[in-house]
Amino acid sequence: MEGLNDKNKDSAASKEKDRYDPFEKEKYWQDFWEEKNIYKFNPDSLGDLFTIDTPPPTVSGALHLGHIYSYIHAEVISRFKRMQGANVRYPFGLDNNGLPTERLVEKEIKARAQDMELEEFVGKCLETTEKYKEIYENLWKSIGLSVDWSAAYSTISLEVQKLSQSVFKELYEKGVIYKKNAPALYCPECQTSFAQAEKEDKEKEAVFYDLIFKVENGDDLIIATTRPELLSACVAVFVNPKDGRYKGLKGKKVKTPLGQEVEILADEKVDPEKGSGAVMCCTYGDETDIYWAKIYSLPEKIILDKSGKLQNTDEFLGINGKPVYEARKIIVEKLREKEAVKKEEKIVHSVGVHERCGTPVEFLSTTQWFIKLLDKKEELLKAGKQINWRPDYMGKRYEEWVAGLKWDWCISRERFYGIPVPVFSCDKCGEIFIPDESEFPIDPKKEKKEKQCPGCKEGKLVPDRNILDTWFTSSLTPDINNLHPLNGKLQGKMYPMSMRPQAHDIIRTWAVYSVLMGLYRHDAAPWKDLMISGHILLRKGEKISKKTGGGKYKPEEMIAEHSADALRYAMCGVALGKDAYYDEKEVKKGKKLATKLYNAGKLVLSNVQDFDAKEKISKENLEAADKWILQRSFEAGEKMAKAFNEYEYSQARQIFEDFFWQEFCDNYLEIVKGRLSDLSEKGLKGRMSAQFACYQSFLNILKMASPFIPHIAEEMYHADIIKKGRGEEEKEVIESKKESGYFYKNEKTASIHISKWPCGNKEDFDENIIAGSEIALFAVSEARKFKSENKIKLREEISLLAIQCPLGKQNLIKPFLADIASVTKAKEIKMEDAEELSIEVKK
RNA sequence: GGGCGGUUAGCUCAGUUGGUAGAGCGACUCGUUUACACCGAGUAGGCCAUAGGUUCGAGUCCUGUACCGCCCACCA
Repeated sequence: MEGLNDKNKDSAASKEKDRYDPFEKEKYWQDFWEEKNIYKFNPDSLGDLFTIDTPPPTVSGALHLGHIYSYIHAEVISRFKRMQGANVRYPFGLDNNGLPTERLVEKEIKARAQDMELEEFVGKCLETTEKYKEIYENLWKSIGLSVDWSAAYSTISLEVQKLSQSVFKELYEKGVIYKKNAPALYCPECQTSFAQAEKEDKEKEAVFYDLIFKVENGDDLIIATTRPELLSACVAVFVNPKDGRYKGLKGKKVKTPLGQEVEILADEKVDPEKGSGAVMCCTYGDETDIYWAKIYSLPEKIILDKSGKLQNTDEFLGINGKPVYEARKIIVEKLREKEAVKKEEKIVHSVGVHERCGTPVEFLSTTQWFIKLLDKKEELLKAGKQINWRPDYMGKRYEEWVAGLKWDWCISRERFYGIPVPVFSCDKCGEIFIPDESEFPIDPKKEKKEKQCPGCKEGKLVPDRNILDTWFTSSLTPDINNLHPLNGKLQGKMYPMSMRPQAHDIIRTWAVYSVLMGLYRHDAAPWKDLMISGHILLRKGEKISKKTGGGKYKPEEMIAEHSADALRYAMCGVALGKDAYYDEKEVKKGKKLATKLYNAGKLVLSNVQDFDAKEKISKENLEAADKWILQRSFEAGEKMAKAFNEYEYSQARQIFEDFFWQEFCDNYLEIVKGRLSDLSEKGLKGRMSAQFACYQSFLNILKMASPFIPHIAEEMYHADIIKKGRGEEEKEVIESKKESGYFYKNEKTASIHISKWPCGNKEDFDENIIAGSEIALFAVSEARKFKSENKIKLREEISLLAIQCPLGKQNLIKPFLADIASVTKAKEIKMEDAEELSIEVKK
């Protein structure tokens, strides 16, 4: 037994396999596409514009499979549109500034921005983003994105900075951007304010402390809190007006355990069920505190500084200068000593955190720049309805978010590396001064010359030291694309864009802000279609993020192991918008498909060498089976086109796979093999018919495969069969080269990726052929089943195949009989009248 | 608490406008001297989560329920 295995292994190894090697060829074709400018946007070319608002990946860490997943979805669409004759503009961008980039740089250089000179830090940022630019580009090229790299942009480029600052000025002058001192979401870790959209929730353990407050009449009033360190900032105590327990307390004074006296107020927002039903209001523990402070004109007692440390509290507490968590421990100790803690209960509750770093949110009163968002809710909702959301239910997420907005968009960040807020203000009269556009991009804090206030002529202009939220700039990508200098005569005329691809997690940020910018600047939504992708998950509920880097599944490694085509194919297996679990088996399936395409191509090519593809075989001279496969190939192309136009790439993939693998390979090629190898005079006509059909339908297959697996499709398009070896050793192998290959020579299009999508002629469509083919395939399948059940080898002959068929259908099947006999190896094939279709096989 | 998805073969998922349940992987049985063993032929395996309703007919449409996931709200 062992000996036999060894023998098999040996013979397999000795057989030199003619196999497709993607690792060698993918790079080869990527270089070819670049050399030939296959994907370059030409503003002068005809064809409907199809412009893609590619997401510029944020430089914040390594790209992971999640990126590959959603980018491939748009990529596949772009290839399809190009082949449909659209003038596709598929650019690339890089979002390489702002907080996310800073955090990456801080991590890489193991130092914090605030601990070094600004110049030095910005230098490090530029260095790092340059490095990542190359890493990102290489990855995108290695997966075969068909983008026009010449239309690339970077959000830190001078042009984009200039645009951002111009937009800032424009919107300020429109009265849409304003400056305000108000409590805002603040991250003590990043030391900046941030927007509602960047807040997320996290479950955290906490202790619920019941503290004893003393009412002026001497009664105890229990206040439950998770934040005793804010006690010094307590400005009021609230109870619910309907709460019977606290009737009559309203308006009375109460003393905190630290001794300050505050008033007891009543408000509906207090939940009587929660804690003791009485709550302290501090500066500022949460959003309700801000609300109450405003409604009841409560004083501000600011005890948190910008680094999240306490200040201005009573000296005896000893918490000044301590971070929140430390201060909490200390103060709890003190309160226990005073016997002011009645109960402590461990709980788990959700806390708002900054999504960039996971630090619990604070609310700090600072002066910030805002864009009016709340005023625009109605219009945002209206614009949302005008966009084609794919899948459509994603539009609901947008609506939900917009409807739930509570803050205007805070666009200033007290950070270092980004686009500066282009503003000076007078230190005397406070007037705001924005330089002329011709001075953009400008960094106010770097301006050496001291300027006098043009307003009061007394004060001097002080630079605004903030930078803009990175979303401010990235929400302008439709404009950045539209205004690109390489757009030629279309520059400035490409708004709105055709399509924005993005993942669902940034609907509330990127999509919402982009629509807002569109409304303010163009009075229109920035695109016709929004294509929303899901996420790749590793296990149930586990997202791959840049933080974890995708764990062991790094895209570079996946490509190196399985090939770009294989990974691309796998990424197109799950419906648009759905989250998918990463499954290596799917990738292997992609690789197998490429191999299958290669092998089928080899069969086709080796049988059409003597066939002149310019020769059009007229319909009358085509065999039924050949008509069948041709029709079906065009039909598959049409069905795929329909799916692609709805951005349903996974449906398109399924249609392709079924047609190619089952119909073309397993059925058609097996059926037609006999005719292809019949070199006799008699078989000439049937052979030519088969050659014509093989050529056409396989060309269609290559085209249909090309959006998903562009490398192998190009490979086969440029392939020829050559003979290798001599005498008995001689065999046919595939060789492919740029500007060579059987299909290339006949079709005369430089690349399969700019060839025309298969589109059949309606008049050529013959329903009888399809009906006949169904019966034929049934007969073949029955014969195969018979052989399998009777343990007869497939290539062995059978004596009889009888097709029992209703009279009316016999004419449909007749033209297929010879081919059926050939594939089933039936010595005799006959037709019998019957009520119902059935097949009888004899050994 | 609200919104949105999902629940189909052992696993991962397709199922277009209602008309006899599909694929891949896995299992099992067969089959390699010429496209492919990274393959082919075949077999087994499903009350389509659940309860109702509409219909001649429901995996598909409607309503309720359960469970899973995502997003939002809650954060004293």
